[in-house]
Amino acid sequence: MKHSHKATERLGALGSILWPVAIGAAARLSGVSAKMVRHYEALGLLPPVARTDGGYRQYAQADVRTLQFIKRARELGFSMAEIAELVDLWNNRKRASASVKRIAQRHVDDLTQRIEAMQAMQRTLLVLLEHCCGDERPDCPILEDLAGACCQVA
Amino acid sequence: MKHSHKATERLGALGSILWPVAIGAAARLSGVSAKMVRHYEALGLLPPVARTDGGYRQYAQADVRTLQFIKRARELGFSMAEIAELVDLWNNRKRASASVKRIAQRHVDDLTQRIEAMQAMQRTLLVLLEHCCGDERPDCPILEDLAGACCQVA
DNA sequence: CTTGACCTTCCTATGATGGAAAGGTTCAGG
DNA sequence: CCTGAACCTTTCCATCATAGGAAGGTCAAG
Repeated sequence: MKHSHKATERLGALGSILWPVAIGAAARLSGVSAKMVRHYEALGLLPPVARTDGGYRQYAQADVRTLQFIKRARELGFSMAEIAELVDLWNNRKRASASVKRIAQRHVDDLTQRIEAMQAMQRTLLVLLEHCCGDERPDCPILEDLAGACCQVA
Repeated sequence: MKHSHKATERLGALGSILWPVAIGAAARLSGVSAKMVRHYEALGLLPPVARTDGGYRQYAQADVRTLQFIKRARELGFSMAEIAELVDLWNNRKRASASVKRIAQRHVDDLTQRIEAMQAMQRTLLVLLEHCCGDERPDCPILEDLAGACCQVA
């Protein structure tokens, strides 16, 4: 029954935990690796946390919530720079939701561009795949396209 | 009229050029930066080219064609590792087109996965954007989502 | 006090690309 | 033949988010 709190960690319910916790527990609770927790701190995304006499980092509940925030933002594809802005806005009660919306809109536009670029690649590749019989003969329209889509010179 | 050959470089017609050429010309002819030409050589994608007494690289027409091949493959999103395989197959007359097709199919599958992941992010973000009024008030469903999609504890 | 789990910092790598520094080569014009 | 500009060489560093390892220190249960 020892370590029973570890069993309930990660359940999303941050109650019934002895705060503060060390980096490993904070990592488990947030779903972020300990490695990245330190990295986020170095980036200034997370305020420098308290330390024990031995130098161990000590995370309070608010820190773990910030980590969860960062994790969710990463899952939505925001860059670290964007997340830094979002965390600042999140911590700023005087924020304008327009600021948040602008960041999100920029990110969506970025995603749109990247998706379109990849879809263009995919369309081309699918056409080439259709025309490649894929047997043991060497002739291959895929290689022919790569070797010079336009003007095959000598 | 000097350097008149430079004017016709990049026209795709590789005739009427004095071979071999230096790395700058090879770069212009292939659309690959000189930087990356050296990098591709270091990766073994390009066979080590001839050198002048002074150490300058000398590119033959076939080398430039390989560079164009690599460039086109990059435009279609293939990784350097995949391109290495493709170049090998291209240079191998005993290849089976099935090998080429397999690589291309794997790449398409990879693209599909990545596109779907990005579209999932986009769908979520678009819903959040819809619900954010984007004015000067601080309340923002985007931040609320990031702060804990499921169970907002205390 | 020992042991094992945990933590610390620092260094390295990924993949494709760009940038800069410090120095050597080539070649056309004088 | 010499000079200067354009070009080339290698080497190191940076990007972005993430992961791995090494060497060593700390914590807590037994």
